[in-house]
Amino acid sequence: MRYVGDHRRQTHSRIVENASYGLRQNGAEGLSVVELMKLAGLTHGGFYNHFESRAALVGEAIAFAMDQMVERWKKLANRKASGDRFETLIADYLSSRHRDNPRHGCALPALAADVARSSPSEQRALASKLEKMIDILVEVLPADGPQQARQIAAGAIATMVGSIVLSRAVGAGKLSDDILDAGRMTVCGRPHNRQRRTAKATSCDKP
Amino acid sequence: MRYVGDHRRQTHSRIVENASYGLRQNGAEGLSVVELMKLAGLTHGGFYNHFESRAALVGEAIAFAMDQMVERWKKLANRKASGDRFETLIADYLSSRHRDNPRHGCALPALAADVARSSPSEQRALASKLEKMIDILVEVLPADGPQQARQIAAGAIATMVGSIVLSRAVGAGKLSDDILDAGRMTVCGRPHNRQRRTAKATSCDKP
DNA sequence: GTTGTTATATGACGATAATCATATAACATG
DNA sequence: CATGTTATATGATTATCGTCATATAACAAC
Repeated sequence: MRYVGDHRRQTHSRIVENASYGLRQNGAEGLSVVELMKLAGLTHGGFYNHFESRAALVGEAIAFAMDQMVERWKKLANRKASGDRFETLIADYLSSRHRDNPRHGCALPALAADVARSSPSEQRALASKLEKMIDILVEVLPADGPQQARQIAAGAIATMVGSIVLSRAVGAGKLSDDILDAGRMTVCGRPHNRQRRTAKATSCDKP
Repeated sequence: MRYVGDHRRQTHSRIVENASYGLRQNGAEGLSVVELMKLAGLTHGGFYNHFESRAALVGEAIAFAMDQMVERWKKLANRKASGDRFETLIADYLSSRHRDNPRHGCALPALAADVARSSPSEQRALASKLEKMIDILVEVLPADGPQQARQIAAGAIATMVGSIVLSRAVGAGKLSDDILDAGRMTVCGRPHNRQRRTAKATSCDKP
């Protein structure tokens, strides 16, 4: 080899990383190949030496973002006492800082809707990353049975993703802030879900 | 007038309605003007007699979808006894039927991420429709103070939106079903959020 | 049927998209 | 420094986009 071994790999990574930020901000279809390469300080020419297609880059960029989120959660959790970890992760996710910075935020509020319309292989890739996020949340969750913990964790992520999506979609203002508060309360507040419904069981009250 | 008065209006509505279904399925940028008009059985020619721009149609299509959801909730609630209404709306929203039919489903899981990147006026329009959804949920919510009820309702919608987005994004399979279950449990189940955390207060435990 | 008006269709414009072929420039080795 | 290889750039191709100008067709009134 003439070029030092990881030169190509480094460039590849740089494209992926910058694309990951750009796509989280503009959506999966929001940047052209020319723009995507410009983010890495390159022109569009060598693109197909690095990726088989534009879709392949999008996939790598999403995976990168998900890995970044997992790493962030691990670090955040390790800095806190065991009892505070869950609330710390939730507060970090449901912050105005996260809402206002999609570039460096979680891929799910920004790109999951696009993945829902993407290929099955892309969806499987996202699923495996999401499982990792669930695993981390299960670990920091105060007890419960392992079966319930998984459900709680998945529900918490759904609430957080929906809260960020909506708080961004309604634009800056009181409603946006209220949605973040409501998400926090839903995930780890107690005021509701405490009172019991008196009505007969529905599919909501399943085991 | 030569043409009977509402001919134009009817066509306009037909375009909006079909576009609303198509865009919920393919995303806000997922259909061209040509395709959008074809959905209404027309060619692209007369488009700019009906709409100022493509974005204007997208806005109307989203508003149509949100109104449709509000109407659906109203009808669904009126068919049920007072105590069952909340669970009925949640079960309807967090169903595999809804997950598998974005065309006729809520606009929020399908298009909110796009609106988050859209114009402030588009975001304000969505916000006012979302307030209506919150209002309905508040009405069918078993008591609590009005302040808390609003927060519970907003949190419930966030959870539901996130659950549908994620359950679609991971593709068909166990995880997708689990996410719907987790969303239902988060919104109206009791098993978690019942046990109290022992750790010191965090931003999650705010008043 | 003719006329005046409105609704829709045909076709074109310039811009931009993804992709690919080929040329240039950067590099480690001899 | 020369050489062979790899990385990146230039430029072209084909397609499709939103938009608009203009032509045709549908209609109600005369």
